[in-house]
Amino acid sequence: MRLELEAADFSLRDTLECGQAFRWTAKHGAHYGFIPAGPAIHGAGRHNAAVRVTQTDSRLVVETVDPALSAEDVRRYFALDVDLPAVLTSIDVDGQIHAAIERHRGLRVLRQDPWECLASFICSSFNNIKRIQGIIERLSQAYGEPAAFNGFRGSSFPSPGSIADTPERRLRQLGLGFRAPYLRRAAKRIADGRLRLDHLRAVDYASAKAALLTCDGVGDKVADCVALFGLEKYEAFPIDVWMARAMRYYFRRRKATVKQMHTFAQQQYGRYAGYAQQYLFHYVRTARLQTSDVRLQSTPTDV
DNA sequence: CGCCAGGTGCTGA
DNA sequence: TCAGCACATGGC
Repeated sequence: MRLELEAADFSLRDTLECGQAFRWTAKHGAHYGFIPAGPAIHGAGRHNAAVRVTQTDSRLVVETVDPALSAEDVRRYFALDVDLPAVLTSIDVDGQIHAAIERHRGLRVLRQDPWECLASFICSSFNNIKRIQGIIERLSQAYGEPAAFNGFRGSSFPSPGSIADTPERRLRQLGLGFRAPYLRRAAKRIADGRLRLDHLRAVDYASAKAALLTCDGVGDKVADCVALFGLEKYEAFPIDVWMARAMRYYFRRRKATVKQMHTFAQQQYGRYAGYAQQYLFHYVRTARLQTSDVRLQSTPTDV
């Protein structure tokens, strides 16, 4: 099956490679991965449809053999219904964010499955992206459902129940380290209904974050990532080492606490601060990785 | 080898 | 509140 849809103001590459999702692989000019399809099933995450995605100009092509995947699922996952030009205009308020937008225009904040998002970011703490990807891949291979497609082999993300039933030592073997008990406990809470992620999309940011923070191994940063990438809380502004680095641009010398940085972000970028965060995150990371291709500005400038 | 990685929980001022 | 510290693991 082939779904083709209009996707203006969209960069598939920036969206999938900016670090918000860990399970996409680029191969032969296409991106292979999974897109949530159909209704949310409590305690099981959503059904995952294996797909091959390509973009030419403003058209997005999604190929799949999964009949459950609809064009609406795709639009929703890639947030194509969001008025991106308006969002970018609202956050384009200083020199640094302006440069980030110029470089990565078309990056959209995905609407990921909240459970996969929570599990992934529990794995992310005190860890690097390469290794996070490896852990998640091994988890999926071990406990997800295999799906082959056009020479691509992958597995869907495991359900909370299957992780909850996995011994801690087994999770450690997969590379979880000290995060193993955190992931297992979170999975148990979701599987037995003590934590209803499906309810958190409907409540406000503060309430959703407070609920997420009740999980062991979930702190300020992970809760913000889940709120932003999985629960559509666009004011969430996750602050990690890279963002703290980016924030030095605004705080020049002065040492700022996370709380101060959050306050600043809220005042600077407003209700789409999360979009600003992801543009800045991708910008400073790629700038650093490319070693001096881009020279980060050291002085704030207004636009 | 040492350093670092999309942090968090715990402890003691 | 906030600083200081331990924490598993592997890529570089």
